Amino acid sequence: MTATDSEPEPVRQDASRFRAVLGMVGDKWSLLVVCNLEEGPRRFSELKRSVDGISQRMLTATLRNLERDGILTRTVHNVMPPHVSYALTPMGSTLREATLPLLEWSAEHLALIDDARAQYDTRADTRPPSPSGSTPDSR
Amino acid sequence: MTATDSEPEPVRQDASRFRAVLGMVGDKWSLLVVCNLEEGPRRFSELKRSVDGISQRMLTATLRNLERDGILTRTVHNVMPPHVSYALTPMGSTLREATLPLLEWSAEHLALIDDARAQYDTRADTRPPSPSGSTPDSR
DNA sequence: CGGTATCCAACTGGATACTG
DNA sequence: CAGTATCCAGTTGGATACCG
Repeated sequence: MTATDSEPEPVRQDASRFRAVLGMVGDKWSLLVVCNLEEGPRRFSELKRSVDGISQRMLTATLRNLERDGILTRTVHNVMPPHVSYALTPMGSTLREATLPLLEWSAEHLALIDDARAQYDTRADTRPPSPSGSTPDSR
Repeated sequence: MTATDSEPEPVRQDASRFRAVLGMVGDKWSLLVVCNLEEGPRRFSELKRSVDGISQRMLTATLRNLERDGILTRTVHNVMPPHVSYALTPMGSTLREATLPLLEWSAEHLALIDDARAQYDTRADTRPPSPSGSTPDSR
């Protein structure tokens, strides 16, 4: 109790956790890789094939980050040709389980979101025209 | 059943859902805004103060996207001075609930992850030196 | 008060070529 | 096979100034 906590709300606490979790799995590929390791260890090229669309560069970077965070392990087998396998740690497994509710939510609401977007865009189309430049930046 | 599904695994299905959910809440601010609306409707400037660190530009953009996706509603009160309030929709509330397990996971494992990173970085420091360029890119 | 417009620095991620 | 190196396009997001 340092007497300076003017905001005892839990939202404050959430902020740093959201940063942490988004910094770890908020990127384009991490969760996909984690899911592909769920059934057991896999090799680099297996992952590259099954994640589909990922480049070597991104797969390597994603695996390194997840390894650094203790989500998975990297095992090098010194044979010819080279053989490297990746496997989830116990922590990695619990992470994946923690993402399941969000995944279920997504499955349930994807259609509703599409709907909401279509309605929003339709309403936006009926807005009064701008003086000169129409599309505002479009970024 | 187009007979061409060579991969009946559910991972395939997850991919598009992860994209969808990350496209919606995987950015820097969305989840923070959603959390701040949990206790009830709030005004633009209240949100700007309580999210702390967010710029007008990003708060506006974040709110627009969440509104478009049906996560929250925007209500304009035509008084002087202007008054706009934002509130979670039922869908927004369920979204927030779906993120709770991930938040709890984060709270439980933050220290472990820091630990894993420190160990990884220590091991990386003991690696044999590269021929010329040491830090690989570091962009 | 609640935005919009503009500019710009930093980061993400894809394509390609090369290495042990 | 499993990376690493380089280059480059596209996007994110902050600072600032201005508007209804």
